[in-house]
Amino acid sequence: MVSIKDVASHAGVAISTVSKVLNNYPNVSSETKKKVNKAIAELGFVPNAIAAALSSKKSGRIALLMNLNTQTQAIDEIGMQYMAGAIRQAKEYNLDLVTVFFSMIQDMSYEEITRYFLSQNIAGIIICGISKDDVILQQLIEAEKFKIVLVDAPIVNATTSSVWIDHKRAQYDIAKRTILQNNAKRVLYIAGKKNGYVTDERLKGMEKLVRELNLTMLIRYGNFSELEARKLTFQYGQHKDIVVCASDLMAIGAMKALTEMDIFRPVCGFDGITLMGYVGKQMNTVRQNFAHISEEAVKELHQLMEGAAGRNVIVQYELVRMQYLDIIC
Amino acid sequence: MVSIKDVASHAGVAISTVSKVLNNYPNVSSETKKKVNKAIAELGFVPNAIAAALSSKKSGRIALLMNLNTQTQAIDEIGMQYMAGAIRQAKEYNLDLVTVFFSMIQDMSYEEITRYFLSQNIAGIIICGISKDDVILQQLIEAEKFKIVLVDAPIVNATTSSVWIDHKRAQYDIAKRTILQNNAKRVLYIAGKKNGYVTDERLKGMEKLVRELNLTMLIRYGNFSELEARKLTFQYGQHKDIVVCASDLMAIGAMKALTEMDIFRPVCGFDGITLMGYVGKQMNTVRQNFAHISEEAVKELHQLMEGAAGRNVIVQYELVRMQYLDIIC
DNA sequence: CTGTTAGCGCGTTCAG
DNA sequence: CTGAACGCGCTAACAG
Repeated sequence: MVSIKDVASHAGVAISTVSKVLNNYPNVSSETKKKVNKAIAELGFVPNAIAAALSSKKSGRIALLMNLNTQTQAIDEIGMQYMAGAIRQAKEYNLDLVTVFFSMIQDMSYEEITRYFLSQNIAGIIICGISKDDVILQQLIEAEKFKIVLVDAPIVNATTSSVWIDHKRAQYDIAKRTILQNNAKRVLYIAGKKNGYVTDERLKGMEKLVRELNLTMLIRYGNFSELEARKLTFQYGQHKDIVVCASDLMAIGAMKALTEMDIFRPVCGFDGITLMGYVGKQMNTVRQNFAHISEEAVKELHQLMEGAAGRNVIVQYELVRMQYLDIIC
Repeated sequence: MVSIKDVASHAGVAISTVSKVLNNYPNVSSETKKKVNKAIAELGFVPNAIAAALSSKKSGRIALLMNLNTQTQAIDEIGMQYMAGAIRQAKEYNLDLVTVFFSMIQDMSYEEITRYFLSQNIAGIIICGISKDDVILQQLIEAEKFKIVLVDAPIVNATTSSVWIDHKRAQYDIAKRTILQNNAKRVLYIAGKKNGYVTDERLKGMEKLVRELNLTMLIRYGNFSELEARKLTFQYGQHKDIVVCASDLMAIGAMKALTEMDIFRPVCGFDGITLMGYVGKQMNTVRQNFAHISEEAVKELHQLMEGAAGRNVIVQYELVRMQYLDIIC
């Protein structure tokens, strides 16, 4: 392995000089800079990021902590999009991104997790999919020892930012549009998971809408499961005018049930996943640009690591009508 | 940050002694060991893995290089499974796994890629989803500078192992079973992607079967796309007795086409993805345990890094009948 | 069995 | 503008 030392002797300069041109220090004559760059090119020198981190004491390593529901869904399109976006943006900032799954740390105590991240020289963490029940992670956030960006939870403190869309308004918007289009009065709302941040926000949006439009609403929790949404629709769909679901997957379940019951009810979903196409029908939904959200998360983490204080970052969403063609073409 | 030095002075021993108990060296009296461990606990000391790697010159860092087709599929169940398995096993071996996507390195030259891995102190790489057209990666493999495990390609050299199921036999088995069950003679085979390793192996299996059972076979490439398989089935399905597909996704496309054409033809797939359940019908398929495969890949990489030579590792598969219930329940 | 010494590859003063 | 010297946190000989 060719090191900075080799470059130095090959260029006939001191090690520190090489280091300076490497890190774009101002006070290096353009002539020696040229010499050094030539030597670097000739030797194919690769600066060792690890050693640099050790020496400079700042690592530029960040972790992407993901809660993939491979159990309930087998396929997590949302998670994939989050990852893709974060990776892209991390590369842009020259941050070394390590992907960590909840499953890897689920049996660890707070201390162990802290230790894990410290031992890995990780200073910043992006967390996707935290719920109110993840007490250990809550502890991690409250300790303020790491710079953290939460992608779907509204916690903010000195070292923690929150990045997400306005779920309350989005749920309000999409449901309102669908309800007005269909002149519906009696709503079946299939919410997500009890105690989920996202779930609660979306629920608030519905409650506001119900008050404003003077509707009636039956709320049931579908736990983001297609099957449960299907069952709930069988059970309650008959006597409602519309089924509003807190996720596309549940909307699919609801639509399947309605098809089997052979009745029509408008359905609206949330997320804008492509999988939806499989249902072969149309419905209104909120499209979140997950990749973009996680890009923003990395940007925000970068800010935090530069010393900025935690804050709320709100990302835009779109109301769309998804259809079969989305997946087939 | 509390370092090994603090522990040493706190315990009243030398730094090297602490290092020795940290790394389980044999010749340390149990008494000093106790002292040191006490100090470690009291100070909450976390050994810095990065520094250790620098010093010992072996990194324990491996990369998982993934080719996710988020463009064509939007959801890559297989990729997710690969990742989950690899991560689990890496943790077991105490290897630091970095996930890298093809998209991150697709514009890089061979030199740049090498530089990237070197700068990251990465010694071992697991590659999922390489094709014959990835010339840069081929170069990386041939250079034998890194220990590499390929998950779906049969390349083996001094520093490269290959881990996969026997695709030829698997394709042969599943097609044979389905054909005999249905007494079919004229086969439409929708293969994967031209020049794909997996595709070619599976094709060989079909060719063998055709010879043995004296069948006729029309081969078309569906590029692992549901839509293309659908089109091909529309075009050729009518005059065939069976549609054999090189992937479940394509099998779904084929089944949709058959449903729309309102004719029955047995279909068989490959992979055993759960998404299949969405189709609402039954079919034979080959179930690969992707998570297990990538676990084996990590094990094999570990062997390579310990000095073993590259070799072929064959993993088992299962012939199964997948059905609607798989996803609903 | 323990402590001393010399690096790993790099960044960073501080004289020159 | 340049280079010698020191240190980051740790491991690995080598003495004692």
